[in-house]
Amino acid sequence: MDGLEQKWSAAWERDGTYRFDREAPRERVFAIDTPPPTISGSLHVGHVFSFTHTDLIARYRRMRGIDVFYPMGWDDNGLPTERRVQNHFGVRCDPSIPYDPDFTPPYDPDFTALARPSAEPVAVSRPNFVALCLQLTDSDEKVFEELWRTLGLSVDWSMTYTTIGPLAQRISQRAFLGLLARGQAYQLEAPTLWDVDFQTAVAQAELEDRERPGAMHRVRFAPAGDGISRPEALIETTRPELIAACVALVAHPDDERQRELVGREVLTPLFGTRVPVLTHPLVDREKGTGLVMVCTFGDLTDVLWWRELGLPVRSVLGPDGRLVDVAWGSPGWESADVGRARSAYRELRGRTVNQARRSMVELLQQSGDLVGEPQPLTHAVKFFEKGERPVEIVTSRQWFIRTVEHSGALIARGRELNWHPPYMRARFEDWVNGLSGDWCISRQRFFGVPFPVWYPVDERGAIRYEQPIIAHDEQLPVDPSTDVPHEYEASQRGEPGGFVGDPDVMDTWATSSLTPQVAGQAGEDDDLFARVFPMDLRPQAHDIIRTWLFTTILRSHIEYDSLPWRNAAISGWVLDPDRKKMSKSRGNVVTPMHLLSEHGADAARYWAARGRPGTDTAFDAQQMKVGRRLAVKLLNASKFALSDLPPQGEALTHPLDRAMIARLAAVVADATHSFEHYDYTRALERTEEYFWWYCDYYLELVKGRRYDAAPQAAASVSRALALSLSAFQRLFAPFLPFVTEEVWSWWQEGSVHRARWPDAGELASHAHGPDGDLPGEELALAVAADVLREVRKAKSDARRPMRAALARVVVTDTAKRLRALRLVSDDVVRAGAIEQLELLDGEELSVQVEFAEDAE
RNA sequence: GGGCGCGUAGCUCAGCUGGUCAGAGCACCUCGCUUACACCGAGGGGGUCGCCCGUUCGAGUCGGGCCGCGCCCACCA
Repeated sequence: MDGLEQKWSAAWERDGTYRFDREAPRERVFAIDTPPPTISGSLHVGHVFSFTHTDLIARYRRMRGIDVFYPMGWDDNGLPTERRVQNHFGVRCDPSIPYDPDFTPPYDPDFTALARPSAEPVAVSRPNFVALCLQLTDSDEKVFEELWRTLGLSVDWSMTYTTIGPLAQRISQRAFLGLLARGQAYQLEAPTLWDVDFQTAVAQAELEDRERPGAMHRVRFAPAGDGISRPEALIETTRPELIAACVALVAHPDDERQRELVGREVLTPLFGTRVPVLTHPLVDREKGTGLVMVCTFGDLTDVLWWRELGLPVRSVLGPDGRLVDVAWGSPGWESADVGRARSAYRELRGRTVNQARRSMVELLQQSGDLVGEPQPLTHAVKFFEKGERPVEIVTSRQWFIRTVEHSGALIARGRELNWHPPYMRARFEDWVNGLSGDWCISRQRFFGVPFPVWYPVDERGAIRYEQPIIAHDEQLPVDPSTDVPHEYEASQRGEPGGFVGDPDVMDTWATSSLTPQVAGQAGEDDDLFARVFPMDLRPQAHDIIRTWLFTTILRSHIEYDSLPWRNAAISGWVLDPDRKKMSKSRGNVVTPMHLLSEHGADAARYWAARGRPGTDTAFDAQQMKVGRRLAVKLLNASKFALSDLPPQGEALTHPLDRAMIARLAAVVADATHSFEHYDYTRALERTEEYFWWYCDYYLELVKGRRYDAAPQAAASVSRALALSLSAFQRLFAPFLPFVTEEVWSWWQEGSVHRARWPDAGELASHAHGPDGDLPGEELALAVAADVLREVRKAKSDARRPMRAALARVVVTDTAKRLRALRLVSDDVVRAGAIEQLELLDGEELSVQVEFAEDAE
């Protein structure tokens, strides 16, 4: 077993075994939209798991005579790479710094961060930073490729793409410009989800909830004006630091308790800002006091109320997550007591959200506006999935792709798609139904695909965002921070009457949503694209249905009015043996290379293949040992069957051989049907189950005949062994590509992975000999196996070796089963070392044995 | 709060349209170095199929209701 990975992966590369035929017509192509792994993430045993699943399907289709389009992509774009580069090289990007062609990073890459762990990061220009990103991703990609080759993925390595490469950038930018021309992309100054540490906009799809401790504060709002008798308003909030940003209070329209307040105005505590009390049906009467403070902006509901109730913006939070300076008394910041507002706000200004919250609680306690003590609670807070602090909502200019208006159509697309397993569609529909806004695709980051636009700078130096200067197609890909639009000179950058480049880059999903176009080279090689698109299969894990799967469908729907692929095969996750999700922070990650070298690629693939589509699977080294045993068994069984083979006959003359082949035909039919429905696990189970049975019973039953019997009977065994071995080797080929290729090479021409998938009908025709009585013969095989088992049991009970000879064996069974047994009794006698076999009519099977009094 | 999935031997799981379905592998125990295989082979013990109703001649298998676990989503003030 050892060394097969190196031997055969080199051979496959040399022979182009998995090369895609670019001349293949569309109907003979099976195109796979491979997930480009995030190569800055750590290699994970989950990669082995899900990529094996895809490879199983690819190998099956290829053996069905289909040309499989199976490229590999690397997702090197985006924040994970930036973060890794920062840590790895000890740098941070500062776009205001000019490019330094002689720059060398403070850390020697070969020594990683260990060289100077505590050093301050060095600021570098954007081009230098991007160069470091490219340097690092290049080495990361080599590590991944090495793993994939060792694992035996049957990808065509001549078609590799990256999500940051020129091809992806060109396609991504061209697609963006297409959306812009059709009004499907737009920019807007609007409240945006914002990560204060990365200082970038993030998308709804990149959010996750985390449970965090907090506190509920009951706060009094005084009535505005002089009406002493008017009621005061009580609200409850977890975010008192945003009271300065309060623009309204809202109650449910039917809430009797608030009836007196609604329509009046109240004053914010400390700041004395007049805010109206309004109604909105979304308010939950049961929650808190039934009265909610609306701030610009505390959460997404605030945004909704702000929009629907036509409220003003009063923003206190800066992009760095600190409270900005506010000119109390100026328009929009009117106060009943400007001096008091100023002195209160002085305690908050420049503070982080958490600091400001603590200060605010003290201030409210001093002023008496806090009712009772803050009540500690644990609540879910939204985080950017890669972030450290809760997301905030700040107003900024961002690019969006229209999403919400396509919701209905996207649901319909989801129903058009074949989901494997089918219930995964529910997650997609949940997500589409829950969309709360269009997709924000701009990020205030550096390592990504830039927006291919510039903006004119008018004579007064103002940037005219509403009149973007569009890059010409032949310029793509462009980097507007260094490239110059056609109508301008480089010297005009940033000058009045000149231009500026759009400073942002696209969300990584804005490019990843185009993987079918990138892999198929849309707009670059239209002949290729027409042969592969729409693709056949999108394999991916269930956690990125809302991102990758959703956005890919959206882009394809808008651009081509079609699905990007016909099938989506959803993999589960790998859990650790305690059923916890594996993660670096838990320290429960198993590194895949170690796994492959310890157990072998076939064994690891076996374990992966036992994970059904969509099902989370616990990591289980024991299963890999089982897989290795299966591989070894196939090796040994093949060795037995193929060594010193008597001459093959043309036909299967022996009933036992025919029956075995008939069963095999049924297994082939089952495995084929399962694979057609993406149920590779079932295909493996059925094949494996029958293969062990075949080794334990059939091979034992025919062993004697193969060595000793008359030429014609032996010729039938030879023929049966050749047929069955060939079929087993091909059935196992998708799962155990290395060992099957090895055993195939012993006696066949070419690669097993280019061999034709076994045909159930053809096998069955071998089983129907001229005088074949199929039902009777299949029963014969079953009864023979039963008798053999009973004989073994008797020997085991008597603590005798299996080779111990039996002087006399009496088999009692029904007449029908005995009739069947007679057809094959010669093999049973040899396999059991039986000297005299007697058959006795009875009700059910029972076997009596007498041991021969031999030399023992 | 809504949705989805899962609860079958100590462990990991098969059981497709209801009637040899009570199974497999691992683990455990016993035996056996038999000319494919000791990286092995043969045999064995072990479960009221989460709980309660119902449909049916008959239910792990269908319907309803609970309980537990996991995941996804949510307008979490």
